[in-house]
Amino acid sequence: MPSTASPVSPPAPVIRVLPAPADLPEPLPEPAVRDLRLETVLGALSDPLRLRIVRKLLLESEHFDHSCGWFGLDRPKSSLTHHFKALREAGVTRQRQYGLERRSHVRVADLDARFPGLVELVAAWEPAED
Amino acid sequence: MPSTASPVSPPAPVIRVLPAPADLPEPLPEPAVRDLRLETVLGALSDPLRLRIVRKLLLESEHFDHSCGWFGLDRPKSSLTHHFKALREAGVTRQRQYGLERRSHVRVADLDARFPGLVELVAAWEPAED
DNA sequence: TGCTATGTTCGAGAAAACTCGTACTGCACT
DNA sequence: AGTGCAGTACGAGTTTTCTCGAACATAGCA
Repeated sequence: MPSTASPVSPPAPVIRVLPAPADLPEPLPEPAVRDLRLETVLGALSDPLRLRIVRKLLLESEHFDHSCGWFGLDRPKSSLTHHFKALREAGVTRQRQYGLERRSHVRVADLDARFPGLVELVAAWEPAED
Repeated sequence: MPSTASPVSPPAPVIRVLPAPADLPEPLPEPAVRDLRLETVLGALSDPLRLRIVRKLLLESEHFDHSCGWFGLDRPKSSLTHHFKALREAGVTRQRQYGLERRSHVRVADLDARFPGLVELVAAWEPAED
């Protein structure tokens, strides 16, 4: 980071702009909680790759959003965009733009409110082996 | 219950073949409990019509199987066959042949064993109004 | 300025699902 | 035998979804 312009000593009391809860980027368009539809959510979760994404978010990230690359999915970028968009538009995940990265997390509270037990189901899922 | 063996009047001790738990018709082919896959089950449930079928079975029939006609679905017969088959092949319902009728019920115990909470989710579903 | 990294949009081909008409099976009843 | 009923099987048309290449956009950085 460039200095604020302090020629001499410890400069101005620079406010450290961490990604604090207050000034997160706006979430991308998503359905409101009351518009969540069970059939749509189940449809979004009926794909193994998307199930894997959501489960990984649930199990391996409590507090952070994660960009596409974090998942280590071996698919072309446009495929990933497709699936992340499907999850977001169904209301399963929320996405925010951090600079270039678009990070996702699961809307756990919203899903719990509307479909109690669903999140646990996904977290407990075990992918087909082979 | 009929008498055990009355010597004189009532002729042969005819065994009343009611659809008792013991001699139900064999279920149609279906996946075993251990082969139930969450992604498949969710896929089967991601259709509003099928969700309606399963929910109605859960809410309005505790103890009986129901034939296709019972649901009062306004669709051609071949469409219904398609959806009932989808549910059965995903492992959501069990179907038995009673003479001409093919009756369905939800595999509640099996689903509970593999995907606890899922059945409640479907029972609580409310179809989109319009 | 140009390179790299992250991710989007568009579009097309392939695969799967849905819808439903038509023809068929099998039982029951007169 | 003939009719009606419950439901299946097949096949075609339509729609949706999946998959992924190609081209584009933008931020950071040398």
